[in-house]
Amino acid sequence: MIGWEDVRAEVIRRVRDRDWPPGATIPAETALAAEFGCARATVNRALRDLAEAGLLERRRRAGTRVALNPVRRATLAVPLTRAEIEGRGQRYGYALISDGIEPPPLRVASALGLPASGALRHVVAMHFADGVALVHEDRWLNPAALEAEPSFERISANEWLVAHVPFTTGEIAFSAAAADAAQAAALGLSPGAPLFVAERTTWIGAVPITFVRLSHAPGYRLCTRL
Amino acid sequence: MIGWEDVRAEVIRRVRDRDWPPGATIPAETALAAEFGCARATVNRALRDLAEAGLLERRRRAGTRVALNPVRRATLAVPLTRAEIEGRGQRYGYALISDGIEPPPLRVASALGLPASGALRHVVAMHFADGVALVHEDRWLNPAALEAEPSFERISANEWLVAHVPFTTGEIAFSAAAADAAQAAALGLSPGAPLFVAERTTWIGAVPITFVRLSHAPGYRLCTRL
DNA sequence: TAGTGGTCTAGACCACGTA
DNA sequence: ACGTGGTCTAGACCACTAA
Repeated sequence: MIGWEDVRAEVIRRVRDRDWPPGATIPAETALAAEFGCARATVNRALRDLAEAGLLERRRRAGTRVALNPVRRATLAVPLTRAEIEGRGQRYGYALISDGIEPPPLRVASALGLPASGALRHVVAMHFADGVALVHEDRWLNPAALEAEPSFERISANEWLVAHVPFTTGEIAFSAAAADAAQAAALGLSPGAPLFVAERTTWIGAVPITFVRLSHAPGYRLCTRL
Repeated sequence: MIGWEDVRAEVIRRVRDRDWPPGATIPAETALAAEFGCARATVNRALRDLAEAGLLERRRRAGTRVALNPVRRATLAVPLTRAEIEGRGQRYGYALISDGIEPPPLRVASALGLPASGALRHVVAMHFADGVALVHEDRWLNPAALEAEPSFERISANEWLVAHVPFTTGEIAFSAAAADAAQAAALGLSPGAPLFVAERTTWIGAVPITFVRLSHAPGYRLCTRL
């Protein structure tokens, strides 16, 4: 029995071995189904998977072509900081630094699509791995979008959110930034140390929930396969 | 006609509105198909998509459950530096800094799974956007795996590779690092400036092809939706 | 307008892992 | 053992778009 993964493997082989060079149009699904002796749906499953991965480009009527510049799509798992640390077999620690209502900076307000005149809950906290400061968290929450007003003394906002607010949409941006004085002190680094920064904006539908900036101490790596 | 995207939207709604709270087992595909009045394959398509996105967890016999900690999977497009710059409407520039055969450092050799005693081609180059230095590229190539010995004077190794070596597997790691003296000079920064670093290892099957370290000047952001 | 991919259907068999 | 998801089939209709 020919499975869709067999078809996918054979297509990958033909692309790798240049039977089908970059830019070339490959046979239609019906032709491949006849050649492989399987149903068209099986071929469709394989080609769709490869198109999602970026190896192929598909358009109705125009057919399927081998991608010219393979903009590979990597699937990136974005875990909870806690799960990430415990997944490495380390002891997770958490400490709240500050928590209060403040008017957000302009860039936070615009990221959330909220007026800068309003007031948001501003939470600053730290995450530790085996007692070592690893992540500095700077979060803004939209109180109007939350059912409750939880304390983040012992539980991180991240964990409360995933347990109480199943979010549906969001954006993440990764960058590098120099540690400011407060971050350097909290992370036990010199000011200016390079931090790996993840900025995440979260909505439920069109309602903005939270904007968080996670600054990771040097040595942090975000890995993925493609 | 009920489509699989309709089913997916409805499942998302039920999870968001807590009709199906986190950890709960949802009805089997056959039950949902009957409820929605569509074929099981249509439900399967929707639930499989949501499982790939991380919202659901599926296991044979055990059924489908709403993920407890939604480790969302973001699809990350990893483009060519050139395509990325030109995609922003900027003028792309490229300059070769050095090119030669050298024994690789231990970490490069181990990343590629090659003996550190061998010699690899070491290429250092810069990428510019509108004349401004944006990316510092430090690349090691396995000459034994390449058909030709191309010049990288005018064409970047990245472009030559995507045109001549359709790769199938790879790994990417993102991190932050301080600019060393050479990088700072090449990028027009002060030593110690925070750089966004992407390290990519590429194989064809089990044959290591290249290891590249792309160091991005401050201001660079890698964005994605989830 | 004709050919391609996108999708749905109704049925079937199987692998898997829980009970 | 048995129920669940994983997959394949053969056929059909439709949406899109290039010729």
